[in-house]
Order: sequence, then C-alpha cells, then structure tokens
Amino acid sequence: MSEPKSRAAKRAATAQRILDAARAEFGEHGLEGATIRAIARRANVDPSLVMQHYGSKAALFAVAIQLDGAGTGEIEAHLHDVLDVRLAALPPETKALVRSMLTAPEAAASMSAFLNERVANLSRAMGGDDADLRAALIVSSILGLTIARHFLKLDALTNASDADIIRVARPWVTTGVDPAGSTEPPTRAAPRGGRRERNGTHA
Amino acid sequence: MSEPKSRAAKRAATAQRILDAARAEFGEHGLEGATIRAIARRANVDPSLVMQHYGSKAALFAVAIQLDGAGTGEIEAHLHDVLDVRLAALPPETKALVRSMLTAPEAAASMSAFLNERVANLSRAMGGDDADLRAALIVSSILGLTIARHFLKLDALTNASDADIIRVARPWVTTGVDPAGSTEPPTRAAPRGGRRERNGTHA
DNA sequence: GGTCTCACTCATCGCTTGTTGAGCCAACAA
DNA sequence: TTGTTGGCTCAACAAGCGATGAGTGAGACC
Repeated sequence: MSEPKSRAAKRAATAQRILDAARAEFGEHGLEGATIRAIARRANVDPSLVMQHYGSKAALFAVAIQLDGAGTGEIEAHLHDVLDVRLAALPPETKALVRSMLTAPEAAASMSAFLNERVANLSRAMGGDDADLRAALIVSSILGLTIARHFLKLDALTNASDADIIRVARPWVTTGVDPAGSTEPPTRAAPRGGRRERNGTHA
Repeated sequence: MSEPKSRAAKRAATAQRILDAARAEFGEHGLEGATIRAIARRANVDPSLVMQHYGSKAALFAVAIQLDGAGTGEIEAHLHDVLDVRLAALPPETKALVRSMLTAPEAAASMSAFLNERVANLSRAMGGDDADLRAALIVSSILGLTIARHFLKLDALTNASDADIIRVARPWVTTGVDPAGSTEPPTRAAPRGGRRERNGTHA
C-alpha cells in the first residue's frame, strides 16, 4: 500500500491522515460532537498524538474547515458551475464547515466571510438595482439547497437525480426561470414598490 | 410582579419558566452547547429541578423544539405570508430547532419532517412539471435565507430592512421574478460534459 | 555499530457534564 | 396547632472530555 518513506514524510503522512479523520468526524458530528479520541481512533493513532500535531482541538478544527478556495474569484464568472460544485458530493472540509456553522462561532464567522465574499463578487458581476440583495438571495438559496439535500435529506431532493436538480435549479438560480411558475404562462403578481421588472436574460 | 398562586399553578409556572429558558439556551448554543446548569441558572432554579420536571436533557429538548404548527396547512395557500413569518424575529422554538438541526439527529429529523410536509403542500398547490422539485427549491431557499440572515448574519441581509428583503425576495419566491437578471445578456460558459441544456418552462 | 533523534504511546490529571437521592421548608388539611 | 404533602435545594456521583508529560523503540546519522 504505502512504501516505507523517510521519517519526515511518514510524519507528514500521519498528519494528513489525522486531518482527514478530523474532517470526517467534524463533518459527521460537528465541532462539539466530534471528539479527539474518535478522530484518533479513526486515524489509528493515539489521542495525544493529535494534540502534538495540531496543538488543540480548536486549532485542528480551524485547519479542518479551511476551504482551499480554488476558483473563488473565478467561480462567479461561471455561475453555471456553481450548482454542479454544490451538488456533487461535498468535499469533507465543506461538510465540516457547514455542519458546525450554526453551533460553532468560529465556523459561523468563517462561513459568513466566505459567503459575504461570494455575494460581493456576484453582486459586482450582476449589477442592476438591489444587486447586493439579489446576489445574497442567490447565494442563500444555494446554501439552503445544499443543506436541504445533503444534511436534511429532503425527500424531493434525494429522490431527484443530480441531473434533475441541475436542470430545474440552474436556470432558476442563474437566469431566473420561475420555479413556482406552472407550465402555463404564469399570472404574475404585480410588482410592488415601483421596481421595474427586468428580465434581460430571456427575450 | 406575580401574585402568590396555588401550589399547582406555581409549579406549572416554574415549568414554563424552565421551558422558556431552555428554548433560549438551545436557540443560542444548540443542544450540545446548552447545559442543564445554564438553563437552570437562567430560570433561577436548581439544575436538579429541571430534571425533575422534564426527565432528561433530551426530553426537554424534544419539548423545546416542538413547533406549535399553527397555520402549517394554511400558510401554503398564502405563500406571501411565508416570508414575513420567516423574516420577523424567529420564535424561540424555531430558533432552537434551526440551531441544532445540523448537529442533533432528533432536530434534523424534526426539521426534515416539517419541511417535507411544507414541500408536499406547496407542490400540490402549485402543480405543473417537476412540482415537487420546484417546491423543494422554494422551501430550501427560504430556509437558506433564514439561516443567512438570522444565524450567519450576512452583510447584504442585515443591512437591508425587512421591507427591502420582502420586496425583492417575495416576487422571486412566489412568482419567479428573476433575482439574477442582468441588464445585459450574459455570455454563458459552454455547458460541460455534454449534458444537454433544457429550458422547458420558457419558450 | 554505537549514539542520538524523534514520531509515537501510556498513564493520568483536572474539569465539566447529566443525573441521582436525601433532606428542607412553606403550603395545605385536620 | 398538628401532621402531611410536595415543590424545591444541596451535595455528590460516574462518565467522558481535552490536555499534559514522561517514557519507548525504531530509524537516521557519523
């Protein structure tokens, strides 16, 4: 399986194994629910070694929920890809971050910062009236979809295939096709507050 | 403040005070983060009295996250009200339920059941193609909005007033006005992986 | 091949948690 | 005034937690 490596390489491999185990445990049970002992057990290692590697449970958690952020700036330019990213099996660090964001203040802060940045980027890319608010709604919706599907496992979302969800959700999120609209031409409520209705993406 | 009541009434009042304290603590710190001692302290009561009243922490939590469910069936008929309900300050039991839904399996199950029912009702009310899926997207979006605003406190959502959010989100959620609609036609990235793009609801 | 290094384990500490049972004292009944 | 009920507190338990520090043994170095 794994060749006998140098001592440093072996230690690095152990650190990575611990980190993987930590992400899995944090992703399943959250920051408080996961224990150093369980992480160590999963990594086939003594609990004290976990501390020796990462200093404390909080420090380990901070590393575990760090998103690599590849394409964070780019991804808004290809908004169509966002849903795919979210719908495919979630990366362990994302799962760990989401799992704890409602109970662990550090996770909440990290998630807020991440989403605020996405909102800002998206808002800039979209422009128009209420751009910030509209961007925040889109980002919030994707968050809600992720939670409902991968964590709460709502029937309608687990029964549906990835392709189904992408087909229905993508045009909605990215171009505003109405999810509430029936097959017949929707009888739209008159917009209130005098905001003019924009529908630029569809003729 | 409170007149000396009968013994039974006094006991009932204490039970209610404990329950209120529990909802507040669970709502702030979640099931695991909240402690019997903290709940008792908040209710000005001995910790053991909490046990005497509700049996166990889990049993108290089960009572604390119970939604009264008034209008659960009705509310789908008046979807416009949903956002108002969600945007006003969350009821303590809702906050407690949401806070723990990602870390406490019992809370997750309760939330799933609640949302599944909402999806089913909404789907029935809407009809059309992919009704279940579209209903699930709407419900998920409202969930995401609630989390992003009241728990993660995203900038764009805390800066905006209730009225702003309702104005922008309501027509979107209820009638499908496009939140992403830009002024210029977007240059779309070519779909990857050969998945054909469907756009059934719009001609 | 002897010595040192260091990745790792073992035993254990202090602390907090949920939970329990005995005891106290005001409120009721006679 | 007496005896009794019952709402409530006090003190303490076992279990599990994160964290610590001494010790061990296989591999690196000269």
